[in-house]
Amino acid sequence: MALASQVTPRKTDSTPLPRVRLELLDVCGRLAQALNFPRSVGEIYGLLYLSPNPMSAQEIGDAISLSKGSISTGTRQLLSLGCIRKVWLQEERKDHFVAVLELGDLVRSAYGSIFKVRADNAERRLKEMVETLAEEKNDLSKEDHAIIKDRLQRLVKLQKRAHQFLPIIERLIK
Amino acid sequence: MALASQVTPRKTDSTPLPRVRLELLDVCGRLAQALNFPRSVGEIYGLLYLSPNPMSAQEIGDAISLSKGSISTGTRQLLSLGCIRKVWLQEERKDHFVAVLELGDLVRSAYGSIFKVRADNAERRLKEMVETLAEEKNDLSKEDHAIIKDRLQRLVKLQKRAHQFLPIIERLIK
DNA sequence: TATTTAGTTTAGTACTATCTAAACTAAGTT
DNA sequence: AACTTAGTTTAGATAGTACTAAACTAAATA
Repeated sequence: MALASQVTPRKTDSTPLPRVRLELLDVCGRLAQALNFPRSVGEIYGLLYLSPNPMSAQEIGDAISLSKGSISTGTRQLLSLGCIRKVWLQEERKDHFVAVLELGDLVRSAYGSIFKVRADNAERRLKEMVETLAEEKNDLSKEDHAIIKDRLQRLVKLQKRAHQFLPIIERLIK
Repeated sequence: MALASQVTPRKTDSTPLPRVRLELLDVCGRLAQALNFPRSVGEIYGLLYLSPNPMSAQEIGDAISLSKGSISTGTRQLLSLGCIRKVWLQEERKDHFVAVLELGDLVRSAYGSIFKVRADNAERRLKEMVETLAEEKNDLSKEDHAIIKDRLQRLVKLQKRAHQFLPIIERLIK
């Protein structure tokens, strides 16, 4: 074992977290749940976001009592989402993690990769339905056909409306 | 049993659903899941949305093979959300349901009751964190305090930014 | 080369959510 | 009053998710 690590006795940092950090951790945990992510993933991010120093998996586990395995998968998810980064510390073997602070960027990319995809998908499926209805015209009574057509038309209108938002939203978040 | 119901032999309507309807049903099911509702709730709505006639629980169950119980709870949820309405048909004992077609209204009320509440909540919690940090100032090293303060400040900025959206969004969806 | 350490993957557990079936309630019919 | 029917509520089955512990892989140190 290197002497240095004894001289600067590696902060195991068993000092409990300050309350501010616990609060953010909690908020992020809840947010994650609302977005259908594991709560623990949000907690890791919240922990890192207010951490003055990069944290190792070990330290994360100590702070929010999570198993090695969960931290491994949780950090992987956050990395792939671009929410955290790995940093290599001088003379350290362990990976260390820091939060990406530019949340605006994250929101932007989330918009592009999630929201927009959803919107496009919905549009495509609605188009398909209109086509399907046309194909099935003969199988339906005239009245039923008219009713269904009318209701699909309502959806198309709604869709168009929503579509007008997109550029506005895009401009707002840029 | 009333003669009338034999003369107009109550369409048990075991005719399978047209494909358009199956497609919408599927889309709504997925949408529901994305919004953290049971898939079946979305399906019921999707079924009713393209139904030419009000449907009884029985008919709903036949169409998407769901138990009485699930239909009972599912319709209750949809009613409380304002997504469907009950209609009483002439000389019928059973409840019948129709979809509320004005989805715009639904979006609007969802905005008010969910989105806005969330935003307000987030704002409150962030304020609390800022206060907590102030209280804990002495427990933290000068550097750590500065770092945390800075990062909370970033969140406050982001929040302010988001806050500017609200009135714009409100205007858009009205 | 043997040992320690960091991190990943897997197997299994615990918990939660949604569904069904059946018991129950209430109201209308005979 | 007894029976049927519609709908609600409950108890239990099932499936999916998120976690832990432990087996495993790979790399650094002795």
